[in-house]
Amino acid sequence: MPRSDAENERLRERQRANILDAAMRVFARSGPSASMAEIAEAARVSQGLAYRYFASKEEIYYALVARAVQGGLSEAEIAPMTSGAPWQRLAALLSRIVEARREHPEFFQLLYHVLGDNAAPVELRAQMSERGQFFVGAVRRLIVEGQAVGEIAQGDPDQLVLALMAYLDGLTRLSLYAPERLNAHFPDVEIVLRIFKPGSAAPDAKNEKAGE
Amino acid sequence: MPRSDAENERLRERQRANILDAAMRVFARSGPSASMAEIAEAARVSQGLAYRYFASKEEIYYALVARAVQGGLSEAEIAPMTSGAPWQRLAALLSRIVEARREHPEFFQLLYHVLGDNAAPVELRAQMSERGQFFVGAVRRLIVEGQAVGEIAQGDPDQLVLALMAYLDGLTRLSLYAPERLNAHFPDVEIVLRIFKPGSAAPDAKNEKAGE
Amino acid sequence: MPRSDAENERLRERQRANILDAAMRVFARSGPSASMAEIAEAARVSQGLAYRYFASKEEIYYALVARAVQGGLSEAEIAPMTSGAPWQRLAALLSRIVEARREHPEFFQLLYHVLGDNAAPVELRAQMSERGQFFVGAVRRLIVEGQAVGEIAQGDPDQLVLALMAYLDGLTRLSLYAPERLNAHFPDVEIVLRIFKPGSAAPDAKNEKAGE
Amino acid sequence: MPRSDAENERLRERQRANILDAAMRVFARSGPSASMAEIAEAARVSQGLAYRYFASKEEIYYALVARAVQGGLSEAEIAPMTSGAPWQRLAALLSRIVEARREHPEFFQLLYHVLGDNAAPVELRAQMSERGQFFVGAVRRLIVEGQAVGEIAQGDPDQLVLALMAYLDGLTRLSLYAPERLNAHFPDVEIVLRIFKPGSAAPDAKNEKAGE
DNA sequence: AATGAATGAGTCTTCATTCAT
DNA sequence: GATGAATGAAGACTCATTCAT
Repeated sequence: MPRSDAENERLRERQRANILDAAMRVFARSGPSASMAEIAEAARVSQGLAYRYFASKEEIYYALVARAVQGGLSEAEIAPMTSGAPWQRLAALLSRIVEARREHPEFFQLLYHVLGDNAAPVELRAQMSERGQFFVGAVRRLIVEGQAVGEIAQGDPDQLVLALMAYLDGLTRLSLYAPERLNAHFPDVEIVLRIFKPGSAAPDAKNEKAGE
Repeated sequence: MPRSDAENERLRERQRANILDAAMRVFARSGPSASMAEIAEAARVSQGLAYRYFASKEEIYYALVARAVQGGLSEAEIAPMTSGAPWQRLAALLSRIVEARREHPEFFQLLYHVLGDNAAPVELRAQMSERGQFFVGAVRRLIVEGQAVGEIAQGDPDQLVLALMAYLDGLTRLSLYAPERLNAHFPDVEIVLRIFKPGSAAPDAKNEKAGE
Repeated sequence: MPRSDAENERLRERQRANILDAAMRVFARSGPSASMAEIAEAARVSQGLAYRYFASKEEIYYALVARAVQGGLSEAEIAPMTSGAPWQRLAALLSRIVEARREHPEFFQLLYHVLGDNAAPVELRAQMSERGQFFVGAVRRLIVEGQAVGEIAQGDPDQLVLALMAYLDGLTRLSLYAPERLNAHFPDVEIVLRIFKPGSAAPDAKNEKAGE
Repeated sequence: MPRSDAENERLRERQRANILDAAMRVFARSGPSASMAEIAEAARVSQGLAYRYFASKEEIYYALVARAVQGGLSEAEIAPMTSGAPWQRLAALLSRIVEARREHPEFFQLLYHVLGDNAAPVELRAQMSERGQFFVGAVRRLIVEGQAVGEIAQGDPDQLVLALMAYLDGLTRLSLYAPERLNAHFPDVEIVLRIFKPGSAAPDAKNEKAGE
């Protein structure tokens, strides 16, 4: 008597997830050059079995990325963006984003790696690019809007966007490589928000030449 | 007529540098998994010869890192820190640092990779750690000093240090993976400096609770 | 209510035949390196089930060969050999054989493969060899008989036998690899019969030395 | 002091040939599924080295085939076809061909295998097809010519060509799988030539129905 | 009887490293 | 000092076979 189809389906789904989870851990630890043996061992599964679920190591990797891309993160990020004054919406948005980065740095590391990988499937890159552009566009619009009403510092909005991205990216890396240290003194969102803050050009009169 | 010893020594030194330079380029392009064949070809040298200069691929890798660590960058970074008001010294320092990151992102990527590599030689890690601590300590002292005289925002100085590190780290990555985009709108140093700026808690009266 | 034993037996027999038939098709298409997965799929059966009928892939293979060896073909071949003048009996025999090769080239390919496979079970090889020897012996006797009465060309009868075997073997291969082409101009049995035909040494007086 | 370029070149050429020769032996013995380990061992070389000479097992296989296709065989076959009466030219041609098959059956086996392999490189298949067509065309023209002057049996010339091909093909197989037996009684060329011989429809009056 | 998930040994291939010249 | 042929230890992947249900 074979297992019922439903049960089989459940089993398969569970194994697939199990393997993906294990791979996530392993990739986060050893980078994308991690061996299948490592992944299979982490999933407590034979190497052969892994290949019944994924055609290749690459496929596992990209499945992981796809999962990260489609994860609910972005949805959550976008929700707070619909109402309120620009500054407040920006503050709320950043708060969410920073939290997401803090909690799932592996996701973002994955994404970053794919961005630098010319061999990644076009489809995936397109999807990531779309998500990225969407996010960047939204932040940029908020900035422009805020600048119009004087809530956000003047100047090239793209510089602000890039500065923000650099900061978030850096947080991701610190989360991965020095988590204890970072968590002991995790920078308040208020700190990164200052990047956008308009106001007296310098803390006091002596600083006209700051930044040179 | 054998070459003089001195001349031989010079030749050796030149080849060594040649191989390291080639390796730098290759690692920057293909990551640390680049093959010896690639490196040897980039150095226009046989694979066998590379092994007369370096005992292993790892050794080349770590030699590069050591070069980056000992390179003049850090010296230059520290120089401006000796005189003037804290804010101005901070501004000058960041200006230098950002410039260094912009110009040689590969160096920093190398360093970051070693930090995440548990197999790296202890002495190398110690050296890097020392440098890092030195730098962090200097910035931290500047911050504390600035806070004392009200030129720098109050709050946990370690959070500020980490925020700065995250930002710099992120710049490095953007320099490597999206250089055109970054250079088209390279964020002014003034922007990151805002992180340290004290002042009205928010752009306007409504925002005392920004970040929630 | 279990099925009756007899019915069970019939079912088993049917499945066994089903699997063998599928394997035959698959082997004919993909050669002996065809995978169990392919065979099971062709039989519309799970891989596991196949192993309840056959202990291994090899066993399936050899079962097929055994079936081919014991199949009615040889019986049919031999039947016409019992009466009539040697030439006519030879003609009738070849007619049958050629027909059999044309219709079931896969059988013969199977046999040929086993002949070249040193790992084949001894008993199987013995059985095949016996059949082969029997056939060869019968043809040879016919030839000798025919030579005695002048109906068949003089000369080493073994050469004739080998020539015939080569021809039949070649037909098998053509049937498998270029069936359309072969069937469009299938060589009449009369043509191969000429091999045995005695007579003027050459088409005309000038050709006594043909073949040099 | 490195080896001279010329010496290196010679060494490489020798190894390449060595590996091909070993592969030829192994493929002839074990078929195209022979392992690289087997080939490397036969060449007394590490597996890794084989890959410095050939990018893959397939490439070795096809290099072997290409060598067989381009081998001087066909040239030699064609030479005798230029002068003399059709029958004599046919006889001379067949003599050559049979000899070639007898001496290098592995070549032909290789060719046959590629013909049945849909994955073979187009280029190679085209080349083989061309050679084959050329040969077939030449024989066919000889037959037609011979039929016109009554030196060759009437009837569909394509049937004769196919009969000849089957015979040659069969000889190849016998050479490979039962060489001692075949060589002990190798069929004289004169025997296969009879296929083409015109003449009394049958050895004697009783055979009008032969071949039905 | 039947299924399909799971295993593990074997195969091809790559690449850091060594060696003869 | 320099070369490039050669090695061998992994690593990705396949597939016959077994096992729980």
